Amino acid sequence: MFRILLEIKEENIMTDVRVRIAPSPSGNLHIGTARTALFNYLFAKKNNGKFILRIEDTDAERTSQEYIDNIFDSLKALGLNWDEGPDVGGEYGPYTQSERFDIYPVYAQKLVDAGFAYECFCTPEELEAEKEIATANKKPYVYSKKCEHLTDNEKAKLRAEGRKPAIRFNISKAQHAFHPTSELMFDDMVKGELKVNTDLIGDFVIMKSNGTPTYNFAVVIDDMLMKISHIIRGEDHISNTFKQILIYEALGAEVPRFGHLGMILAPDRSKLSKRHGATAVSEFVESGYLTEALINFVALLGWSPSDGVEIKPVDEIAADFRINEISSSNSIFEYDKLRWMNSHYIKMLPMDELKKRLLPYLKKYDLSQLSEAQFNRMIEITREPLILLSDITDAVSYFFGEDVVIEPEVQTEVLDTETAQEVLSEFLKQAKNWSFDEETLHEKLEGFRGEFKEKGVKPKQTMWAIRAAVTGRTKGADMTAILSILGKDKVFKRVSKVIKSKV
RNA sequence: GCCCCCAUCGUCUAGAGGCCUAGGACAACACCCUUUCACGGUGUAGACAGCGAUUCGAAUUCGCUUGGGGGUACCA
Repeated sequence: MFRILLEIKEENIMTDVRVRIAPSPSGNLHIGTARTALFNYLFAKKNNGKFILRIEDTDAERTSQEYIDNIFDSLKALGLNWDEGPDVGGEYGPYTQSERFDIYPVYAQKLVDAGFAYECFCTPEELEAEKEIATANKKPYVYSKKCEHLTDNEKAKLRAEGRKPAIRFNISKAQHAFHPTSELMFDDMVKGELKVNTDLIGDFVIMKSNGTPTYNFAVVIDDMLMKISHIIRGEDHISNTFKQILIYEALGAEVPRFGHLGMILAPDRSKLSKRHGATAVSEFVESGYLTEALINFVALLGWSPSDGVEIKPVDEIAADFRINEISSSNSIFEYDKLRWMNSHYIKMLPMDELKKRLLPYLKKYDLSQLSEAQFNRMIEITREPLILLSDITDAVSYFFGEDVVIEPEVQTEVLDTETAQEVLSEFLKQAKNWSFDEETLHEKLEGFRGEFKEKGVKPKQTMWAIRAAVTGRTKGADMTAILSILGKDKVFKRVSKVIKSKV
């Protein structure tokens, strides 16, 4: 009953849904950002809303075009297409913060005029001193509001000294204007009611002394102007949310709904970083992960399908998606399950598509050595154990070149044995007259194994000897197919080479 | 230090007071299939962090403790 009421309530709010992903281009698109983007995308799809991309490049020092391109490409590769953004435009552009720098001071001034913000001339040293006192007294650091009531004369004097003011938001002013007590609360879509005592939030800077906006101010202005209705982001933003709500209110704007996702952690419960492996979407792709697998896997971090079927495409996930059912705790990024999922997606790829995607990992080989039929067959018999697309490189190495690299253990444990030597000599003798098509080979080898079995050699060992001589390994794809693809010449050459002449 | 969030097998999760002897997936292990590896199939093992409270009844509600994460910037 309660549940039904909740859903109805939710439906009502779902008019004109506009969500956004706002990455800052200080690195390649992180897998965590990709997940946040996905959840926004799913929410938009589920509610017939718009998904917007905004680039937050306020910090010019850390921004680069390369990263911007990477973000675009990664998002596209994942299929997270945006309805409005820097490249496609839209009604509420521009969608790059650095192109919006003239907007922010206007709103900052509005806040100053309304008494919700004030100029602050404090130097970094003064601020630092305040902080030290606070920590020494084990008190939370809250800005002293020293500059709140500066007179025009005092300000003029400070300006004359060459000081440039920052603009601070007046927390208590806003709090008291819109709320009865200093407790500020909002209803988070994934975590429920979240609250804070605003007395503990200092008056924070909204415009830096160099005239650029701080993050907390720029997001609010942009989200407000872009009519963002729901903000879904990582829980590292929870404390920002309170500040942002107050800005919305001071501006007389409608406060959007917020939803905060748990973070993605590395297996050691620390932040996921390069030392744990790939972290950027593009890195995963380069190392052989399929974007379909990546997106599916990441969807399962915090969300679970109602029918229990974990592997499904994004549009099906979108249809089943409910933001209030997302887990509110952090989740650990377990590469094992991603790998399993990736192998599953590789298995599901149609042959043509698979060949296309495998090509980049076959560059080191001279593919002209093989006919198209041989190439297809090679892929067919080697695709099964692939976990990453890149695994193909090693999986097919013995199909190329005259000789083959024999692993040391294979040499000593298999090829050097008397049995193997016998098998191989006999193989050369008999196979001389065989036709090397798969059907014949299959039949002949069966008989061949049979003969040795009578002599007490297990079929396994018989095949091992041949496999070791031809591929240099003890494991691998179907032997008849391998022999057939390589052809009699190469096979004989390789086998002869490992037979120890016992003249 | 202070503030906030979180807590079910190793991991991702199902679980909305009796449907729970806690279900599924990955990983692990065993067996089957098999010319190897793998795939596939069948099984096994494995969790409600602890303590109190509420209740006839708690994984589920409340409190404390512990553990983990986040925030505490003129970074985003």
